Amino acid sequence: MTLEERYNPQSVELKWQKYWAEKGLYRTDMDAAREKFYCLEMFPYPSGKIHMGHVRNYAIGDVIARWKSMRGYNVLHPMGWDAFGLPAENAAIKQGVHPAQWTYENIGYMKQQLQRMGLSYDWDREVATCSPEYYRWNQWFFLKMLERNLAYKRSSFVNWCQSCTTVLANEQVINGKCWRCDSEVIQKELEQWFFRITHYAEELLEGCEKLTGWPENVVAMQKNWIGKSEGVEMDFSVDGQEEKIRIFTTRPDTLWGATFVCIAPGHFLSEKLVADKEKLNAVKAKYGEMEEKEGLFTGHYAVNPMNNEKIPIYVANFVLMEYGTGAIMSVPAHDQRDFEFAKKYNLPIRVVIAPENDAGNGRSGETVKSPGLRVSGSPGHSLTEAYEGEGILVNSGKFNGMRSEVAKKEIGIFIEEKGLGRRVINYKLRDWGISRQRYWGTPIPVVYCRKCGIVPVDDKDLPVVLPEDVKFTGKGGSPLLDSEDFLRTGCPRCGGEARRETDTMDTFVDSSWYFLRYCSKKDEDALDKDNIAYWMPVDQYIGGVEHAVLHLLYSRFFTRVIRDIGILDFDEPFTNLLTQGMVCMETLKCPEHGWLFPEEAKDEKCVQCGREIARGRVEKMSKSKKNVVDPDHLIDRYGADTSRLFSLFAAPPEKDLEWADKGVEGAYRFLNRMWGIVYKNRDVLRVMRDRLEYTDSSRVTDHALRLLRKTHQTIKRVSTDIEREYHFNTAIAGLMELVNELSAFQPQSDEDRAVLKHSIETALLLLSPFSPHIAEELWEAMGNEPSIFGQKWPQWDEETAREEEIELVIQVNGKVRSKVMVPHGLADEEIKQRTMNEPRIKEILGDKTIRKIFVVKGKLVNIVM
RNA sequence: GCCGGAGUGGCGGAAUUGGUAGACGCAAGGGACUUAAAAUCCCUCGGAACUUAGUUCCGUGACGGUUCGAGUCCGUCCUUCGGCACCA
Repeated sequence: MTLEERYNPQSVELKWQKYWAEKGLYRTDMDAAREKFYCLEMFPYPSGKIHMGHVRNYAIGDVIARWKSMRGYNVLHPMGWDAFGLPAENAAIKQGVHPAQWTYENIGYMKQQLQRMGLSYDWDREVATCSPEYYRWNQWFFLKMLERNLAYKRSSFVNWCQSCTTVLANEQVINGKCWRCDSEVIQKELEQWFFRITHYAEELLEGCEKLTGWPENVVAMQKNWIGKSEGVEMDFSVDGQEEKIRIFTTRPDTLWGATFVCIAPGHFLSEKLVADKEKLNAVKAKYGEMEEKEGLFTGHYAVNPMNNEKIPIYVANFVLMEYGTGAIMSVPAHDQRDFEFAKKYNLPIRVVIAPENDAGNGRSGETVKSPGLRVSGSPGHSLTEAYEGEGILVNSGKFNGMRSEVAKKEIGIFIEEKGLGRRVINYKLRDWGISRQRYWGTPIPVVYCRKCGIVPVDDKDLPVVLPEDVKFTGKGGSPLLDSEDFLRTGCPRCGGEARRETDTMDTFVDSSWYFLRYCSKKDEDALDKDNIAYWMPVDQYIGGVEHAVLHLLYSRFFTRVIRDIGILDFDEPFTNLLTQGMVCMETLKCPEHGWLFPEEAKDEKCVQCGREIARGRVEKMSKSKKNVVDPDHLIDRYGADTSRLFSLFAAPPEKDLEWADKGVEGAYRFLNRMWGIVYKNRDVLRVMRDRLEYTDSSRVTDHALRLLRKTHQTIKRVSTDIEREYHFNTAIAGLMELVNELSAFQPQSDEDRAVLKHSIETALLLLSPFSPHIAEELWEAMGNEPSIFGQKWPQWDEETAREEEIELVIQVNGKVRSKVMVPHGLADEEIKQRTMNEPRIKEILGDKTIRKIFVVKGKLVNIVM
């Protein structure tokens, strides 16, 4: 074939995309003889177009997949669509398009965009979670979980987004706002379906220890979210009544400092103990508000079982009903919240923990009545805040003098022995509310029968398919409520009339197991055990850190549920996780027109009004701030290879990437140089038949030997940089160095030409995972059979890669004073000798005494005077 | 407040276990080619000083410490970005 003089990314890329598709190069099959590698990128929501975050995410994944494949692994690299969700339904309301049509059109466009990027996906395994073939398995899992009591329905206060008119899970509320539309979330009481994720709380927490291939911050966030705490539960009886208040505390060591008890407004006793319902309702109304602590004295007293002291009972807005027992003992001296409350309501504050260095200074910790907070024994010393640290117990009966860490355990044991309470473990993690009052999701497969109550749909009747003939009015309430055909059904148990559940599932259910679906092809059994056993777990998962809790926690939960159902036999779905940084860009603002797209600014001026623009902070690319680059434009202009290369070169994958148009030009220049080298040498290269035998290097010039050495050094560098933490940016920098040497190289002999050919071919192999099309094109242009991806990853030879001489750095008292070239493997004595013979060093040393000489082999000498 | 990152030239970023700070790229400046421009190629490029072929000093957020030697380890602090936040 003939090679064009000029690099034309468009024609090259389309040519090879077609070739790869026709040959089915990325189709994968199970092969027990080969070691597998499952490389997965988080699948996208089909919003319409891909953005630069996707480009980066998929470029990273593609390099890993192609690289592992060239290293001999049987690589699974699938892609699909997280296709259920609100935007489709909102589009239906606004534009009158059916969500299915809207979604599938978006998928069509985005798929073409991904193909244009030259990604090595096995499209035979593509999934769209909105297809009944997919979501029937959501329903199947639901039924299995119902059987195992892992799915249940209950009434509860839920997070309700008024704009999306649906419920949100705790994980989906961000600073009191909806994670999707950012509008205020209110509390509403509703009947909801839940998944009992708390059943696995301990296991999910313990499993964190096994996540050694995950970023530490993500593991920390998971642990934090599960939020385990150990403490005791014990009953405080209500004075003069039968009732008891069960409290939970992690600080049993402060029990003697409890000066009042608080119960949540929703606590069952609050109604019983408070006579004035109006006042109670006022506190209830303030529940969950963080600005100010509000309380109401019930008029009743509780008895502290440790010292039989009577302490007042309050209803307090800051006490959570959902955590612990909904009631607490308050120790204002040692808990900041209780302290603030005590201050406001003039309650006593009693010190029972003395900071260790203060212990024994006579502070008795006696009760102080006034809110002036004077602690007796230290005149003028008044508490301004609670002391929450560790210390020595005071004023705590027989536990006085004990260290608080010890006392926590001892008092816990004491309480159990006396039958006053028990040691318990609490988690912040709540059950996962999955009901959504929207149309575009998986129907929950149960029916309501007048006789039988809630009845699950039979397995054989799955999937429960979404009806198509529904109206999207946007008036709130699920559109499913209007579909008579859908609603009316028979009871699977008694055959009588029944009504279908109209709630659909949270879309996070869909993404909690999609990685298992990919293990089998479209026409195969969705949960084929052999396929799953072969491919799972995912060896490398790549996605944004925004899913650090939500999706990743749900997936870990689902994996355990499916394990317990008996379909798989491992615990963790993702062995290694890479959370890529955000793609950021500078924001531009016009004083008149507000945020500007990059193309709306020319020469620091707004193209509309000519006013001077302000350059703002570098922020995550977002449509609202208009600091975006359209991947379509980018690929039209530079091609996929350049776009991929730059997004990998500009920063290591886990760090944020600052987009710079000029940087893209640099990547483009580099590929042009590569092209130019092959073009310049095209005739020579095609003639050369085979590679040089390195054993006979006598006729190779020094110049060529250096190139050969550099080539092997580069193989080593690129390989180890990819291997070690996927540092593609330094790998590419290494490749650039090699290409710089290649452009300068002038072959003098046939042997030189053989070296050149070997070196160029190596460069192309090393480049191929990053910029696959150009590598493929130039590989072919050199007279090789396609595809380059059928080739093995090159191996370096240590001997060839080694420098003949090393540059020895000579330091005097730790400062670099000279450098000399020395051969390899000199003995320390010899090195010292040569160092001393350096004129420059002689000059510096003069006749001063040398105290010591440090030699770092192959690198450096430090003379200490 | 708690937990976790990060701070290195004009900029993005290198520096594998404590051993030459600034690889590679961008921008900038100078030169070659060209009628000219673009493209391409070559050179310079942390700061300061001096007796300027070179040499010395300073320099990795700040201040201390350990060490023959610290961007890297330890301590204290500052700034900044994420996450969690009345979870008892």
